[in-house]
Parts: sequence; C-alpha cells; structure tokens
Amino acid sequence: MANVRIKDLPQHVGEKVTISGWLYNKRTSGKLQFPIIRDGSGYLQCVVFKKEVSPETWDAADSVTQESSVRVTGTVRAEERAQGGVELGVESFEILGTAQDYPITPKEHGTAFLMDVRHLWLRSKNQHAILRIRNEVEKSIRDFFYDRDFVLIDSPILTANAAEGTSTLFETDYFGEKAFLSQSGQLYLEPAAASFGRVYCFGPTFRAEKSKTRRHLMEFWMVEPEVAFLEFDGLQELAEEFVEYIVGRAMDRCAEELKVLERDLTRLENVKRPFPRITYRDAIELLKSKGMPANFGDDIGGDEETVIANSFNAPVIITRYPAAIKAFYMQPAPEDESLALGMDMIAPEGYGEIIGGSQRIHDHDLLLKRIHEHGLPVDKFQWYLDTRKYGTFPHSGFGMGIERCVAWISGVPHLRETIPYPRMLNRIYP
RNA sequence: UCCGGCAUAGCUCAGUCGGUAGAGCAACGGACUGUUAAUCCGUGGGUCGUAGGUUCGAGUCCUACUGCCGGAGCCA
Repeated sequence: MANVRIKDLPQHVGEKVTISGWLYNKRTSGKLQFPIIRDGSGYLQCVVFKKEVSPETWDAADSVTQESSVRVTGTVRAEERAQGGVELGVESFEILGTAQDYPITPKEHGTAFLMDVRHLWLRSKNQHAILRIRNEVEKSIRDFFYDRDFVLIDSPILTANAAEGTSTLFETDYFGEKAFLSQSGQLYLEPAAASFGRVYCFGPTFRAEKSKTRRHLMEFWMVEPEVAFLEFDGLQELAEEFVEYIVGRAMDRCAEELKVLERDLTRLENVKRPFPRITYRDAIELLKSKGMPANFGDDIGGDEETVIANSFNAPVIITRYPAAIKAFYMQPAPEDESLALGMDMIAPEGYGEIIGGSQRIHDHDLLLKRIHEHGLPVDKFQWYLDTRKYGTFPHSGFGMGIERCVAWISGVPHLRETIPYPRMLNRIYP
C-alpha cells in the first residue's frame, strides 16, 4: 500500500492508508494508546485499542519510544477531538528503527545543548516551522526575480581578492596561492549586468569577523540583484517592492508556520509600500532628539538602528550616508559629493539592517581614484574597472541577508535558528 | 579583541551560615478504554567544569585555567 502524507489525510476519510514517520509523542490509558506520528508534512493522532489489534501490533505501540521511525496502517476517520480533525484507527503498527534515549524531550532545553544536537533539533516543531518559512522566502526570492526577467548569475565562492577590502575573510590555499571565501557576489554581478541588464546572485557568503551577536553568522546566505541603467530612486523602489512581495508570500503560504511560532501578524501586515525613507542626516537628528549620542559622520550602530526602527511601523530606508563611512564603489550624491548614494533598510522590531545597497560609480576615472584612496590593489581590480572602460552605464544593486529576513518574518530573536546548520564563533559542529 | 554572566543527574534548575547531594522532566517497572505537555504509584541515576589554595570539614570561600552564553566593535 502506498504511503499517504499526513497533510493529505482529510481527503482520505474512510479509507485504509499507510503512514510512515516518527513518533512525536505518546499518551496511554490502559488498553488504549494514542501515539502521535509526524512525517514532515504534519502530525497525526493514531488510536490503538488493545482488543482490536494483534498482540504484535499492541506490543509495538506499547514499547515504541519517542522519535522511533514507524509504519502504521489503519483507517482514517474524522474526529473533532484530534488535532487536525482526523485520526487513524490503527490496524497494524510496525517499528522500523528504535530511537534509544532521544536527547530532546518535550520539556524545555537551553540553546547551547540544542545547538549541540542541532541535527536532531531540526525535527522539533518550531525549527520545522522556521525552516519552512526560510524555504518559502527562498522560493519567493527566485520567483520575484524570475518574474521580472532577471537572470540568475551564480557568483564564485572562491575568490582571489577581498571584494571591498574591509571585512576579514576566510583564507584558504589555492594550489599554492592565497584564495578567500567570498563575502559578496556584487563585483562579479556588475559585469554580468552588461550582458543581461538585470541579474542577481543568491548563495552563501562568508565573514571571518569574530562577531558574537544574535545578528551575525560566519556563513550566511545573501541575495544580490544588480540592474543596468537603474538609478538611486529606482533602486529604493525595487527594494521596497521586493520586501513587500516576500513578506506577503510568507503570510499567504506560511500561515500555519507563523501560527506555530505565535508571530504577531499585525506587525507584518504593516509592510506595505511606500516605506518611510529618511536621509542619514535626518537619522542623526532623530537619534539626537531621542537623547542618543550621535554625531554626523558616525556609523549607526545596533542600538541606534533599533531606536530608528522603533520610530516607524514599516521597514525604514536610510539614504545618503557620508561617503567616508561607506564602500569605495558608491556613487557620490549629485548635490553633495561628500555623501554617497547608498541605502540601508532597517527591519522593524530590532532585527537590524536587512538590506544594504547603492548606486555604483560608473565613471572609470572616479572609480580608479576611489580604489587608490582606499589603498586597494589596482591590478586586482582591473577586470572590475573594465565594466567602466567598455561601454559604461549607470547601475545599482543591493544585497539582502536571508537569515535576518527570515528571523524578522518568523519573529525569532536569534539568527542561528533560521539556517539549518549555523556556523558561529566557536561552533562548526554539527 | 574588549565588557558582563554562567558551569550541580540525560535535560532544565534549586542547594540557606562551610557540616554526608535535591526537585521536575526524561528513562525503567506498575495502574488506567478517549488522551491533548494525560494522570497516579514506584525504581535506578552524581568525579558538583579542571587544577590548586584556605579549613577539622568545600557544591558553597579564594586564585588560575578551560568551556559556554549574552553584548560591543564589524557588518547582512
């Protein structure tokens, strides 16, 4: 008999089916047992009456332990008392693999312990819900760009040079030469934009910074669109449309998961265009008015971001930063060339910067000057300068961190739960 | 790298003034024919992170170290 997925059972009421999965929990009452099975698609209450089954089936259901794998056959029936509205009247119950002393119990645990057993923690209800939301976010990102005629350009992970010359990179050996794990695909996308007009990359990125906060991972996923002939205002519109779309998709298609996580949906319903936009100068004034120590020219730190985010209901776009505190490739603002046409999008509720983007310098000589000013090795950037040498064009792009986005949508406080196997300071196992 | 905190049963924790190690959950045994984190009765389970010091006596006080957690910086 073919397996049926638990989520499809309401369409099989009255039929005899076989379910394969793992024992989530079990409640017993003498000659009656209620094993709860999960199969990845849902949870199913099974009912085993001693007098209705063989001694072998009874013993199997009686002795089965939490998280053992099982195959159960029985008749589906509608039952109000069961979660999900259906239950399975068991005829046969078979243990495929016994789980001996499963470490995660239905009671509370600390995150240090849970991270040690991350490979098992993935089975838990909340983790399952978070990773399903991540799955939906990743699919909606691909749909968004595919539907708008963007071409996916997979950027290299092994690179010869530090993209922005700022962050600390993981170093590895490349047949006797130094190589680094990529911290951004952007520089590789700009030339590709001259081939397709609209491109994006989506993959893992690596930062060797010894960050120890809930907003940081050593290995995280980033999506980076890059658009030819798109200028600064259009870039902000693209970022807004993108974020509104992703949040909307998650609310549409992950309602069940958001409910499991007890996410306050009113916070997500506010994510509608246009988002509030303020300049860096306004942001500094706002911080001062809230009594924060902030001066023009300072970087906006985590605490400051949260204060700004809490002043608005939707994600906030901050624009026109001092060029001195931003990356070398950002286009100067036309009205004041000490400002850069860079934008950050700050998520609400203290989740921090989810998007960073800019219009790129397209003038060859200005870009060369900036490379010199930042002390970067010109020879390593020759290929990057070529985009400005052979038919240059104004262009813009941004990067969005997937984990921060998923953490915000899911309402989980720490990034480590939004990626299946987080790489953090002092943690590369499992 | 810097600042703060924590380390006791498989897990989450309590442990008073320094005087022979405790609870809940999990595991195991038993009772129970509609349970919803089922309930009830019982059993087993410990090198108190490591090393040193003070003391008649240290889980408890002191020192160092290790590990972990949270935050800062950096950033997405």
